[in-house]
Amino acid sequence: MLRISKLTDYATVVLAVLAEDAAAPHSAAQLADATHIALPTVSKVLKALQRGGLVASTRGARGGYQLARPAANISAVDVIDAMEGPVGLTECVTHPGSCDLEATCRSGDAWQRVNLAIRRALQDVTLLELTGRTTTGEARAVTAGQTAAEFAAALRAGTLRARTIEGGVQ
Amino acid sequence: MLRISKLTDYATVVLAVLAEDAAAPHSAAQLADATHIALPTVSKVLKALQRGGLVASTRGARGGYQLARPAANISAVDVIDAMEGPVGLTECVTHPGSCDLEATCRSGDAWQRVNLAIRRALQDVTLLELTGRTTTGEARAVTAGQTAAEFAAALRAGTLRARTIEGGVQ
DNA sequence: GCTAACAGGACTAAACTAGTCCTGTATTTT
DNA sequence: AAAATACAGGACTAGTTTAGTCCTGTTAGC
Repeated sequence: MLRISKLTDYATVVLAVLAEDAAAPHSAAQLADATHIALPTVSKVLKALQRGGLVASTRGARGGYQLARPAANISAVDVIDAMEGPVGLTECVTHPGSCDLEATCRSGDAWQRVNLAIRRALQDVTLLELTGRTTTGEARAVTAGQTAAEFAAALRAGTLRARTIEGGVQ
Repeated sequence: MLRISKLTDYATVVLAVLAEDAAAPHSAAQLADATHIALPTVSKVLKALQRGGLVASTRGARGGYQLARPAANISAVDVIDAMEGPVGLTECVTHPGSCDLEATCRSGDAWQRVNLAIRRALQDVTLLELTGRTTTGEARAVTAGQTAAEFAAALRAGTLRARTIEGGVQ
């Protein structure tokens, strides 16, 4: 289900490196080296992040890229929006009128609500958490009875460990 | 950002019709007629839903499709999983080892957590809500300060209206 | 003025999506 | 038994998207 593009994934890896040493600018070549992603690709990612306002660039010799603001103020939504554009879950979210079914379709509203729910969830995950440096909490099993609200709180607190996902939630 | 496929969207429209009259089986042709989606496409969608266990089929004359269980017990995740497979947000969620960066990449964990957060959010939206029949609540503006937890509660209660999304959450 | 480094866009190959169609099988009706 | 209805499964095509590369221009430092 629901996939983010590979480039978006790369973006978080690159941003993680930038977050680690936020003081100095890093050239695309340096970042390519640090992340083991091909230079042209890193370059493409950085340009998108720059346009999205997540990194600041300085040209010329000794130039490079830096985070535009503290890692704690950059959320997963920001990264996805910068890399993939503010596209919605369905066509009708972003381009009303483009779907022939709008008259008969009664589920459009709902997808928009789901869309918002997802954005909210993504907004609560900061780059700081994406880099893994705040996940020091105890591993905690996800029980079937846990509500979304509890989960969101746990996610924010960093008490969930990834491996509990495997095999699916259902 | 994050898109569901058109077919998944169709699936909810088709399921909505099935939910409306859960007693009798509906043929693919009937459903195509009711939804204004082309027959071969409806057919494809229904086959996927059948494999996913969301609808039950009966062959032969007077056969057709019915919901396999009450609409309240079918969530958005179920629909997405049935239509698009249990693919994760990133490659490494579903196919560990397929990514060259796993050694250096420290954000994999986090995407998996985000993935889980999204699954949770989607799990709390039932087909009943997707059909729009439970969204009778008062429209309510989404303020910037609203937490994910509050949002999830509001979503469940159906007090959020879709149009509040437009222009983005940020 | 030479070199380092970003900016912007063009381009290609591969993968995925949407949509259609065909052949087969099960069930009911006549 | 035959005919009609309806699902099952898979093959196939066209179009779009994604990933990745490359080239040309511009800006800043030494």
